[in-house]
Amino acid sequence: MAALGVETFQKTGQKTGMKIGVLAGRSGLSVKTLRYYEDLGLLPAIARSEGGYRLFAEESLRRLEFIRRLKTLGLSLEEIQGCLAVHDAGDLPCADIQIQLERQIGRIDARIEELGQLRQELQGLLAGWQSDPAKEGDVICPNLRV
Amino acid sequence: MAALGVETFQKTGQKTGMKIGVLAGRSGLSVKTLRYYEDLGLLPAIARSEGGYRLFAEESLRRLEFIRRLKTLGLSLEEIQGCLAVHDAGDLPCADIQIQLERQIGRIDARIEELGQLRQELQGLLAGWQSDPAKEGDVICPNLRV
DNA sequence: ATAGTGTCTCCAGGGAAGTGGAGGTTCAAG
DNA sequence: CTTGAACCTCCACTTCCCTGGAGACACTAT
Repeated sequence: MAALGVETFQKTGQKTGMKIGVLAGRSGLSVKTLRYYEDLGLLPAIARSEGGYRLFAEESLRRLEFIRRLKTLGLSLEEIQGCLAVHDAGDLPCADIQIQLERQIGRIDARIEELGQLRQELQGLLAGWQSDPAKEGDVICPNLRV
Repeated sequence: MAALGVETFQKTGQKTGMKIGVLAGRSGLSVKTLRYYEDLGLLPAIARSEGGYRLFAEESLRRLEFIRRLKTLGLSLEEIQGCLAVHDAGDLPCADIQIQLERQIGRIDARIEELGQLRQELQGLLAGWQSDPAKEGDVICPNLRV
């Protein structure tokens, strides 16, 4: 690699880097998804080959792993992009990630709370449910009184 | 109104029924939403006026209340439509609603479970979080080891 | 008669995270 | 030299529940 002749390098315009299909195979993501991530700016290609093929660095795999990890933790691609931007600026994104994760816990708590209340209401309704009630005027379902 | 002559009644082709704006005002939903519901078949208009305006029965209000209620309980418009179809066939939809509500509880339980696990993982991560860790090779965030 | 609403239909978009396909290159192997 | 796979771009579509706008009628009040 480091020993490549300069002439050959220039002549073929050979550039190092994985093509998208290789990255897809190694990352487990679809080619479509990788292109989509690149469009969003999440996963910059280091270059294009002469034929216009995207070329990705080895580092892309780590980046995709990072994205995958944060995604499973419930962050949106936009939030992840924010963290990556900090990283790309040369800083450790830990502080930003921490903030996002705390926010995410907050959202989760709120959601669990909501769902719990809803669950309770549903339980209450079903507890007194009449499977075959008498029709009550114009009400659609007497159990719900609507 | 009740004293309108029959001739006038026929001549103007006057039909009873609310126009969509009235129903919107009384139900609190937007005109757009009502048209959308009608398109979906959730909320049949009883007729059209001579000018082509939708005319809705009083009953529509009860129907919208029913929809609203089931929506707040987490059912999709499609599920609600299923219940209304039973009602429209002349039956009480209680049994169908019961099934949908039970299903909904199942979905909620699964979701709460998922969220709880996620919350725990997030908490665990943040518990040992280093706000300013040392850079570790090529890892993007040492706290996540990615 | 005219202005101002209300209503109509039809088309588009939005948010999230992609997926699917058409039609056109580029590349590697036989 | 020719196939066939991989790749490119661009566009549309997915799910869900609406929302917004354009352009054209209908009605109501002055």
